[in-house]
Amino acid sequence: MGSTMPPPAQVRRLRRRLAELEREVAFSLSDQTSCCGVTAAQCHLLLEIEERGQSSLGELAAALELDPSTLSRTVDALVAAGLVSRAVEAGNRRRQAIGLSPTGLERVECINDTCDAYYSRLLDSMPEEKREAALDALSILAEAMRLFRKGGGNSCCENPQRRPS
Amino acid sequence: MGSTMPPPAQVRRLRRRLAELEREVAFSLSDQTSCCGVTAAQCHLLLEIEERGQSSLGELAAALELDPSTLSRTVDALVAAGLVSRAVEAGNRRRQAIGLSPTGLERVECINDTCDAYYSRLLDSMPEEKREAALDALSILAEAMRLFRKGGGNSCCENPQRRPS
DNA sequence: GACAACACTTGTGGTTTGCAACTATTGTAT
DNA sequence: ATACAATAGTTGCAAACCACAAGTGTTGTC
Repeated sequence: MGSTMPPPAQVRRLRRRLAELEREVAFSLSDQTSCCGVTAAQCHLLLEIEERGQSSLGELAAALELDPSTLSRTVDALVAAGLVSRAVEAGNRRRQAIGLSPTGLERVECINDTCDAYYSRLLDSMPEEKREAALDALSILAEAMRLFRKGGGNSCCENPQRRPS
Repeated sequence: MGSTMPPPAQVRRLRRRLAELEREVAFSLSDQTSCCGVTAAQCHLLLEIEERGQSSLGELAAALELDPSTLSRTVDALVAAGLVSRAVEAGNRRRQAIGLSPTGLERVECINDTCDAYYSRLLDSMPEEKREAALDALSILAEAMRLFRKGGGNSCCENPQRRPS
């Protein structure tokens, strides 16, 4: 725990800025992926496959923290698009080896080029001495949030009322 | 433009950390809103109404950068839930005055309490001297991305191929 | 008074997601 | 070795979220 309570104004600023950043990230992501002919979810999956190389569906689902059913369908789409290969594993016929096809690899490179160019320009537009600080801050924030999530206890106001549905 | 090109490794780190943060923000948001009986989109809208107070649908759509049709339906849901009031404006019967109902105000306060508590704990878990730096970094990043978006020119690899659909 | 512009709604379709229930395969225990 | 449990993935269903196109009123303008 820190030594001093953060002032309310600071808390509000954090909320607001995270919300802004969230929106901007979503926008840039949809820009970058849509132009490469894949949707955002497909893009995330492609990049994850590139990084892990030949994984099973369950592993990918765990890595992306998505339901296996969701991933199954996304893989379907990418297989249909010819970007991803899917084959039953040799030693375990339950599992599937999911990997990038040659076309998929090309596409991932294309996505990487686009994203790298964008974020490179972005960093370039920032004062040089602030770049590392920004990376540092992002990493600290994400890590703290991750710990909180695992630790649970994000209880809420006692308003268990649900929408009429 | 900055004076030096950012190294590729730094670019990749930025990408990765923004992706991580994006996911964490989404998680925390769904935690905080679902427990208060509203969805994420409804929550964003409620907070926006609270901030602007009595706005028209078009103004809200512009502020949230959403299509008016999307917002119209979200307002429908919130009106049905009794959180938002909707009335034709006096001087202009095309426009609608959208505001928080008493219940909606309560709910917003509840959301604010939950979020404030969460982000307060979050800040508290960070070393005190890094807090302002983190806020600074978030704001710089969001601003840079916003400028890029407006400025356009986020061209992509020339891969105009679209999915089979 | 005709017509364009505005503000919003409705119809439609697509993406993303999760839960529950199912099939098929593998491991385990009796 | 057969019965049962655990694993891996798929499919049916439902919901949230979003945008484009087309529609309905309303207001301003010529």
